[in-house]
Amino acid sequence: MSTTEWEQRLRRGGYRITPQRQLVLESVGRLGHGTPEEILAEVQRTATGVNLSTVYRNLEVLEEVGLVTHAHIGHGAPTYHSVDDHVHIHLVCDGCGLVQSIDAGLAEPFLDELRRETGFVTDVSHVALHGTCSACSVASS
Amino acid sequence: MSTTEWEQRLRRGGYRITPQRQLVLESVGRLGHGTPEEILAEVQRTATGVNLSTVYRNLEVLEEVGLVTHAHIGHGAPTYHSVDDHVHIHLVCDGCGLVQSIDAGLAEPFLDELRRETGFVTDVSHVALHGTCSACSVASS
DNA sequence: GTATATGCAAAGGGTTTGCACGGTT
DNA sequence: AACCGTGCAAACCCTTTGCATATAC
Repeated sequence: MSTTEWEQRLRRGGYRITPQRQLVLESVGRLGHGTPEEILAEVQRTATGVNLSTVYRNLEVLEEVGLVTHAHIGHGAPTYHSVDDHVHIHLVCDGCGLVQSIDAGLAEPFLDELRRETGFVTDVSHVALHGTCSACSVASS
Repeated sequence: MSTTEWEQRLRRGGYRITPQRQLVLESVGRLGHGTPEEILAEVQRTATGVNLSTVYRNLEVLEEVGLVTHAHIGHGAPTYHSVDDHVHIHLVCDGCGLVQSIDAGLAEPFLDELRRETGFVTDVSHVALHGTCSACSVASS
């Protein structure tokens, strides 16, 4: 993404360029992924005065113009990340809490069939799949 | 499920049989599915004095002994249902909010492969898949 | 009789909102 | 100058917890 593409995306959406907006976007990129609280902490390394509600509002705006996305991994706060990260599915073990990432391509045949049968286009990275990891499966058998 | 199997399940888990417990279980069965608030409302049709926290505590107990399960459908409260209902996957359209149910069998090949490759046993009904329904796909193209 | 379950009220995490002020355009 | 964005505080939804009382065993 070029240095000013993010600015253009915001302007095209009718939004203004503000230091907070830029800091939130940069923090997400630097962290790789993070909850709103974690992103705030990263932002505050540069600008202490920034408020949590500003982070929330800006994550929403940045998501609307396609600069970030979020995924629900555990039961708590969602995780935000830059759009240019590669797409993966999260697997959460309900036994031990382990979170694994797998390539989203593994789900393609299933999602293609789903689309053929129902017309539903799935964003498989948006929510984690829950279940039992191999270690916990062994332990409980 | 026989008339007293639920009692035995609770006792085997070291739990007591209380009117509240019974009412919560029956309400879930009668509703088919519902949030804790909705279940409370159903319970209160019979017993006004029952408290929300009691519903939460009992849903947890009933889930532990395998009498109910819950699924996360929207962004709000989870939905509880009896274990004897047939397993289905929920599809939530992020465009219009439509919720569809599909048979969980459709995901079997994918989940089998996932299990073979990673050892992860997925409870596919636990969280809804998000995406775009056919109507919204057409509308945005 | 004793441990568990309940009701109530308070606190908790995560998120949104109303409002006045300040900054971008 | 007009409007959008911000900080702050309060409110919000959903859920959990501490405590005294009541109840199943």
